[in-house]
Amino acid sequence: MHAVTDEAALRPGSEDIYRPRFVEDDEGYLYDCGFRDMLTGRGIDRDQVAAAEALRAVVIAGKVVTQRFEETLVKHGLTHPQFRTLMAIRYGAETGLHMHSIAIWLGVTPRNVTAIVDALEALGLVTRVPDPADRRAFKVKLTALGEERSVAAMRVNKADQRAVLGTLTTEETKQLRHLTMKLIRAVKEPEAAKEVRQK
Amino acid sequence: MHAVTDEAALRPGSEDIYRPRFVEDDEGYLYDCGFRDMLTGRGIDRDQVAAAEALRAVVIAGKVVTQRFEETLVKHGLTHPQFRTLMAIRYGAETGLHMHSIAIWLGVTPRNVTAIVDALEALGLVTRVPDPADRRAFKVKLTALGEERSVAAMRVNKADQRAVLGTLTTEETKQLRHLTMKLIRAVKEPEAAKEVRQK
DNA sequence: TGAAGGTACTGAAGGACTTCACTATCTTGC
DNA sequence: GCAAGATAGTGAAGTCCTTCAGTACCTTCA
Repeated sequence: MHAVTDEAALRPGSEDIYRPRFVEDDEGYLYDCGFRDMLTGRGIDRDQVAAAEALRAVVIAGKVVTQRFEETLVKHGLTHPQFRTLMAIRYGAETGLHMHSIAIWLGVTPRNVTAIVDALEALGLVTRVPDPADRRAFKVKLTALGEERSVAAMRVNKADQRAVLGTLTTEETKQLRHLTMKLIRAVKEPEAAKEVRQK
Repeated sequence: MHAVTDEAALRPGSEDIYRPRFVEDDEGYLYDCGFRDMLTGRGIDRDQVAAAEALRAVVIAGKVVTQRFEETLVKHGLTHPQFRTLMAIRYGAETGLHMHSIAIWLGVTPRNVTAIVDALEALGLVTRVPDPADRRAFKVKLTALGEERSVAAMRVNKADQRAVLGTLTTEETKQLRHLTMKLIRAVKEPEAAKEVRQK
């Protein structure tokens, strides 16, 4: 057991920089009091404050959730992208997954997958197997060790997910998925999103 | 006008790697069909699939929104962190802001703010003014050029925010803020979040 | 007043990710 | 059957961010 986290908590620069003040508005919805204070009384219209608050919350949520997962995974000798790659291979295909497919699952560039798989291969968790059907490509497969580690990591990650989403009801979780997917669609498919808006 | 984005759109590796298939479930809530397909029929319980979907959507939403903003800002010669720093200074204090305060606003480490401010100073958009009240510290202030640029960038960013949130109603925007803030609180203040859960 | 500990900032090193440029291979259409 | 163009993967270089370590300065309290 390494006491990295305990030490880190004491060290300047490592402390948790973002410390929002969670307050409920008159409808019972949470907001970050510090941020709202900064923005109010400066001639910014109400809608824009609402927009800025929501988008800021989404971006920060994505970040802190990722960091939260990373913390646990580090104890299992994995980074978050490494873990996600193992999951991609586990769930993507029994026969191994092409680098490009991993990139799509992770939502990163193929070049980045090269680096992640390099690291996983160095750890002995995956192997690159030449694809007989396409001599440019590899199938990336889990080794026995990789299988074992990914199962263990998945178990703790499952607990983390529960911890993070524990305060949300089943309905709220679905709402959250829906609203963030709407945001993603607005960015990825502006036209489709507009049509929906007009109905 | 540089045609960076047009060229990039044609180049392999630069294409949009994550291309979700947006589908509505029977309640009218959006989900990513490709991801759900990967996970179903593999002995994963329904709750965990729901959790994984929601968290994945949050993380991706944070990422794509950031990228979307970045794209526009690049045309104005600013990165997203640079822009956010300018905003922090504009809204944080008329008299200039300490590096540490900027770090808190941005939610990054003080060390990182040093680098961002270095870049902004090199661009001539801000200046470090020694703080007479604390000789360790600087007040970072906008220059006239920085003022001008930040106003212009703010205008386009406002339009971007509207574009991204355009498909959400006012109520949905508040819901989104609320749910993501709940997530942030669950990570940042696990105890407080648990209490709420028990009421 | 002066030692102990905390705070503001920065250098060095490193991780994750990106774009650009390149090789090797596959696919298509004439 | 073969040239033109697409696709799979990687090297090089650069960005943003991190942690760790170090300097200068402030604050506190005996």
